[in-house]
Amino acid sequence: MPTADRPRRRADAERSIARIVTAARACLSGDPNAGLDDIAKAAGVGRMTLYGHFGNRAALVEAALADALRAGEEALAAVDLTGDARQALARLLHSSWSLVAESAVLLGAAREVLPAERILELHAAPAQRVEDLVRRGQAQGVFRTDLPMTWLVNVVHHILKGAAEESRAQRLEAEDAAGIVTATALAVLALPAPDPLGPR
Amino acid sequence: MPTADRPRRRADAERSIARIVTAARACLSGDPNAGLDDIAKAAGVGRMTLYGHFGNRAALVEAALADALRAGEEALAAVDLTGDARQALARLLHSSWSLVAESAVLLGAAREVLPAERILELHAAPAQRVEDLVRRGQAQGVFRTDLPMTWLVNVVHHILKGAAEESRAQRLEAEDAAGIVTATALAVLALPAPDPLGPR
DNA sequence: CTTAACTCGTACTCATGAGTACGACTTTGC
DNA sequence: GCAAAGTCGTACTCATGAGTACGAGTTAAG
Repeated sequence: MPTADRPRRRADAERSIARIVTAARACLSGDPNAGLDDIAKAAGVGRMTLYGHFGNRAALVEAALADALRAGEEALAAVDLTGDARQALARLLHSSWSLVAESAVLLGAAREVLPAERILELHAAPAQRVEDLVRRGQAQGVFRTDLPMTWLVNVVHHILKGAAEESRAQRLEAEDAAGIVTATALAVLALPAPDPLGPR
Repeated sequence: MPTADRPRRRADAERSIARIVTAARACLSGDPNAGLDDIAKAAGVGRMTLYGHFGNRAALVEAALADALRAGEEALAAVDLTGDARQALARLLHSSWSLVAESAVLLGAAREVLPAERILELHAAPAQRVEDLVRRGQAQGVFRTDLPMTWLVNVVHHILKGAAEESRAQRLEAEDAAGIVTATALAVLALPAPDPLGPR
């Protein structure tokens, strides 16, 4: 599973594959229904070359998603997640929100073509990182514990996705987005006010 | 714009239209790509009847969305939005979250077929209601004012959509959802802690 | 330099879903 | 009860996008 032990690939093939995957990420992040045709064109490669490497749409979409997630992992790994969990989360969001946002549409494309469990698998690593962070925040007493962990992790993702949509619709300035997303996510994770409406 | 002054419609036509719109809402809420064929079948009506009333896919999708929003308006109108804005929001979400959640997929279908502004128009009434509520909460000093109003309103919508997705993926029990959604939305709108990390 | 790997155009097949044409049958409204 | 309005099946056309077949030309690797 680490790297290739395949029957060997020539250098130009490797190059083509890289260009195709990159193009696929770009195209599918703009339109989840982009055709293989468009992707090949964007990659500057013949349609047949594409089929030579991927065989069908699902395989290509999976490769594109995997690539996006690999990039995500890289970004995550570069962030300092130690110290105060709130500050760590802020750093994490600032450095990765745009990537997640851009990939949201691609993810949508993947959902139509890949089994749900496969997508879960691919997300496992980054999701784990976020979960660990949330758990640390809870242990530090700065994140809430009254909602399910799964929700806590995923709602952050949904907020990012939402921000991406707002940004695409011009209802959010790209510059402001990172700050707003961070503020929102922190608000969700923060300890709830002891009793928001006074004792009942 | 109120009701019909049209060349007159027969009772059975009215009935057909109602069945079609209902079926369209149901089908498109399950699969945004549902075919007109499926919808006609679900409505228990011939495909030609459907075309007789709608002409094209876009018209039908628009009618379905409009119907869903009409239902939403009804639900909203039935909720008491006076008093403490937080409690009012809680009431609002409890009574309408499932409707919004179910319609999220339908909304997605509409986005592919209708101009963005048309969708905005259709949403105007319910969106205004929510905005008014948020504004009232701000005036009462219980909702934050440091983020753009548009975001505040829309992020609630995104949270509902996210919850719907989680629920569909079996990661959220349907019974728990209302409470979780409410808690999350309130957390987003609440006044942020004076300075979450102590004075800088 | 030679061969296996790779590229890629052209020209298909195939399935799907939108929308149209036509015409016979049925229901409603007055 | 009769004309207009509505229903609806069958049989199209048309566009699109996935995937296949074939074969000639190009390039990297030993």
